[in-house]
Amino acid sequence: MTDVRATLKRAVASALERMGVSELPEIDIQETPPDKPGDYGTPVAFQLARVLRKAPPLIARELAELVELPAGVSRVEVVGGYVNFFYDPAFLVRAALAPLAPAPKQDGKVLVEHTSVNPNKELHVGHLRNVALGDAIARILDFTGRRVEVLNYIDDTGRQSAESLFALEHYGLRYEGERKYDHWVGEAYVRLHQEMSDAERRAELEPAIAAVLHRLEAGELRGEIEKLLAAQLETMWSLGAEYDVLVWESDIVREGLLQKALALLEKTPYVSRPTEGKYKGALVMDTSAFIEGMEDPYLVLLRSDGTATYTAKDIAFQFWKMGLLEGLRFKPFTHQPSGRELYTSHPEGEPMPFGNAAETINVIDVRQSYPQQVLKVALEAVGRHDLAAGAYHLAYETVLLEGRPLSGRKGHTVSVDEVLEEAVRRARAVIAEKNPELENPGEVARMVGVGAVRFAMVKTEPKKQIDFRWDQALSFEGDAAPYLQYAHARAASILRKAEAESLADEPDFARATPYEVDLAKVLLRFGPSLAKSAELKTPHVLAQYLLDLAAAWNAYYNAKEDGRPATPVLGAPDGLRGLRLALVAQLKQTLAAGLDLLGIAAPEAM
RNA sequence: GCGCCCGUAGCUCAGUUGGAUAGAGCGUCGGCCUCCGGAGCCGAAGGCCACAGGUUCGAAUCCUGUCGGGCGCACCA
Repeated sequence: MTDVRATLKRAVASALERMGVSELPEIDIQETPPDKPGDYGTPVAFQLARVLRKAPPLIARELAELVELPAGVSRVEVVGGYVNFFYDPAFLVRAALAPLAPAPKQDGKVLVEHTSVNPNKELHVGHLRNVALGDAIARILDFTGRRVEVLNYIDDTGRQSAESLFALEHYGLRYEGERKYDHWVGEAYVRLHQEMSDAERRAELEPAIAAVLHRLEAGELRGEIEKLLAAQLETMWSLGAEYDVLVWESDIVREGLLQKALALLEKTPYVSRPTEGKYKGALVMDTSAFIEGMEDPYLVLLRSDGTATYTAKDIAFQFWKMGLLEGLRFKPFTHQPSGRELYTSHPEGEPMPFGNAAETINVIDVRQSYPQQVLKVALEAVGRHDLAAGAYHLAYETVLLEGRPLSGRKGHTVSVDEVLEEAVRRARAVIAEKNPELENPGEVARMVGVGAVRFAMVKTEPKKQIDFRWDQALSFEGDAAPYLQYAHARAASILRKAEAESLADEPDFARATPYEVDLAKVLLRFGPSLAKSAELKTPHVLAQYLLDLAAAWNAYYNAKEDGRPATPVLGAPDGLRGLRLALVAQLKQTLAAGLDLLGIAAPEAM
């Protein structure tokens, strides 16, 4: 893609060098505000005022005289201290039509872990944000040239799973297939927790739960967990999320990775076994060299009874992810809806090149910030500062439901399946009302419903808490996925008509009007927005850009002069029609590509 | 108590590395299909960018403090 701003930046830099500026400042090229002259401008003269001991307008004038105008720039004008560039409209429109394609692959893998829900009950809206964020960021990084591996961690030796499986046994339940399996198991889990709210009863049940936990650790109940996992995967797939590999916690322990990780740590001066005091008999890590201001810098890795803490397992897992440990074996698990193969760690598998990434992104909510920091500490402790720097915690704030925190126990929760079902139902109703003739209403309702839900999860900055409200998340108006999808469908409709009536003709770029230029400038922001999204590791930048793009397109589409359409596409004269069709095609392609990066489908009609 | 994050229009949120007059959506009010899809568009009202200092030619953005809100500080996961 022709990067207009980068070109200007180079031109300005070279002019500044000729002006004798030895240390170049960051040169900011920005679009000029709507009522200011020019297309792009730079405030660089302000930054240089002090160094050059001259007033910004003087510097700006000198710069304007010395700068060599890049191709497409017709003239330069000084406005106050700003230097503004005027582009030839034809050049900008042509630049905006550059084809979209994924960037070529760079070296080095980035491993994205997301979802990682306990295999013990159905997904709820809190998990939604995780899946939507993780899947989107994986897609974005992939498109921007990273080699991405998507991993979903299966915590099959956790207490939650043990309780769920125990509950089935305890209540003698038999699955009849009348409900989705994960929901059915979840009900038993909730029932068990009601029974255990009585402390005495809880104590009575404890040994039996511990027994299930032991069997889980021994891998005896893997089949039971797999049944739950299969049901959960249905939900993730219906959201449009897929993975490369599943890693089971029990495999990490069974293959000895935990032991190896602890062995590595024990060789460092930070890990020790106190023989007296509070931590007598335990294996602890001193974090004080890496985290300041901790009241108690000691972190338990092995309890005094010899069992490993969750943190210890997590460290082993992180070490494996970054290639410090080997030993996991894999085999194919299942085919995903797109045809992509899903692999899983498995004791009877074989070595495969998963993991060993220089960079990891762990998508986990903000409450896990401390444990995530500990992972970096462990990497630092074994002397791998480089890996610690490459371990990124994509921390997102929690999701509220109608203004209140989610709570399974108080029944203040909604499952993802329920949300999607309702979203699709509402979308179906809107289609029945607005476009009853639509050929594939069921399929489109799914795209719109799921899209609305996913977009609601990624349009806000991850570190801000979001409130899931039915009327908002499922809104089909305003800044929501259906707004983008509608803009796309509208463009598709025009292109279909042009095709059917053979209206395509050779674009005459010289006929570009300010309307085309405005749209072209927004199209040109796709690349930078995407790059920023990838750099900051948050999809919301891209999501917000897409809203801008759709708004620019809708404004273009509806533009009027003297009450008459100012920008007809199909009815435009030869040459201009071709130009507008090309622009519409580019717009449609950009919206579709952007939506796809957020994991949202773009229907041709809706 | 210590640490991290947040505070922008009635509500929900954007706001580029510190740059030109702080922008959207929802809601309210008023307009727009003889026109390629009205899930749309145009306009109006609505702001002490929590508050107080500071740095700077320039601050919603950086620094300090205060006030409000969220979260974290287990031999739980």
